[in-house]
Amino acid sequence: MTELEMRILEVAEQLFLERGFAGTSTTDIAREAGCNQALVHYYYRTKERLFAQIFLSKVDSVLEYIDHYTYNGDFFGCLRQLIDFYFDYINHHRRLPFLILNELATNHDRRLQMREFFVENPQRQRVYFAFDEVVKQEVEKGTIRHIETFDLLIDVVSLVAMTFLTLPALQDMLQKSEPEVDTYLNKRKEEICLLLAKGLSAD
Amino acid sequence: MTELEMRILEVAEQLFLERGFAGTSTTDIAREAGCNQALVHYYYRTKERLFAQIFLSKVDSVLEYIDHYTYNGDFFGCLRQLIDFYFDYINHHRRLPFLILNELATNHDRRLQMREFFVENPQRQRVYFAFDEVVKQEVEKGTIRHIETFDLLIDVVSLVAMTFLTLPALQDMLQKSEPEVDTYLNKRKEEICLLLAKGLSAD
DNA sequence: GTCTATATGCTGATAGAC
DNA sequence: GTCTATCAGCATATAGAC
Repeated sequence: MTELEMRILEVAEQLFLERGFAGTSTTDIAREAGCNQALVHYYYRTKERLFAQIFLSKVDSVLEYIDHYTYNGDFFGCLRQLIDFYFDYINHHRRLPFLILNELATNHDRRLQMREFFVENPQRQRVYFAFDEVVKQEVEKGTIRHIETFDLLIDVVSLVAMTFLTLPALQDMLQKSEPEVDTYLNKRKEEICLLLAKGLSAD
Repeated sequence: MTELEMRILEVAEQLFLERGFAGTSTTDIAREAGCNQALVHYYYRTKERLFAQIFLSKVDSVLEYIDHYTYNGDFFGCLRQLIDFYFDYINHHRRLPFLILNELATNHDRRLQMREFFVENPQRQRVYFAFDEVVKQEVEKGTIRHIETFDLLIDVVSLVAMTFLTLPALQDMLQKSEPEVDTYLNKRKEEICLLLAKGLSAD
């Protein structure tokens, strides 16, 4: 991979995150990378292929990141740690949730692509089933109330992701400054942890 | 307002919901409405003005809908009822959450527009402060744990909206059929109510 | 009000010289 | 590999006849 080829990839990633797929033209990417538009197509053939490569690798990085937690017997401690990690990671990639959600919500082909790459991936399946086992055992032991693993994950992802999906609205509509946003995010993380800790506890 | 002018508005609403702002051309709208493209611009001047009118009225309808709940002294009963209503409303307008979120997340001008229309609207402010009073009193009484009204609302909206934002992904990636989706949505609503009931309860 | 025709601009993709 | 030039298509918006 040539230096220019890499620069195009990096620039494209940045622009796709900032402006989305439709909002980014191959001309923009070329200008920012310091070459002409034909070269973008020379290396990646189509805008769609360039985007798909970037998109799948970003989703992969999120999943990788989450997979790297190990269970030590303390369910709520681990959940707290997982949320801490996940929250901080997204905080450093604030546009990522919308990029992913946009594809999930509007792009049928991408959903099929993601099914192939992630749902049907044996490695990912193993991680999911391992977590599923943990949840089932904790329910059995009475550490947490009865809940399906899938619901638990959706609850966590909903609360964390939506915090960042609505962040631009918070800034513009309630006119929060950057330091206020930081305070808000910390409070929000605590609220999410508390809601889940209480909401999942056994009766 | 002529009959055609209304038909254009209705068709545009449907198409914007299905395909979003960028994905809908004024030519599409004209074809579907049974007229030529120039007429769309004759009545609404620009695509942006047509979209803004539809968008603001849809957001207004959601807020109106939610405002129509009355407090009867039973906080958790009312919350349950509110979620029931809200969940069912969105279930009949499944694309609405994404349409709104897309504007919130990507369109700076729209955020300012929404601030002007909804945040700075005295009627809306009254409804918010009334609800805020209820929450404060219930915290005081010990019905629910200490929580800010804003956090409470974000929790509810996050859990309900994200259910529908991720629905297309569920259908394609986990290959759920339409009856399975209905079952899933009912289970999901129960899970959300349970999580909030337990998660908001006093210690 | 309604139409046809068109101006103007941007897009992704490719052909072909070097 | 890198460039310039260009094609074909679609978009929004408008001018002007009726």
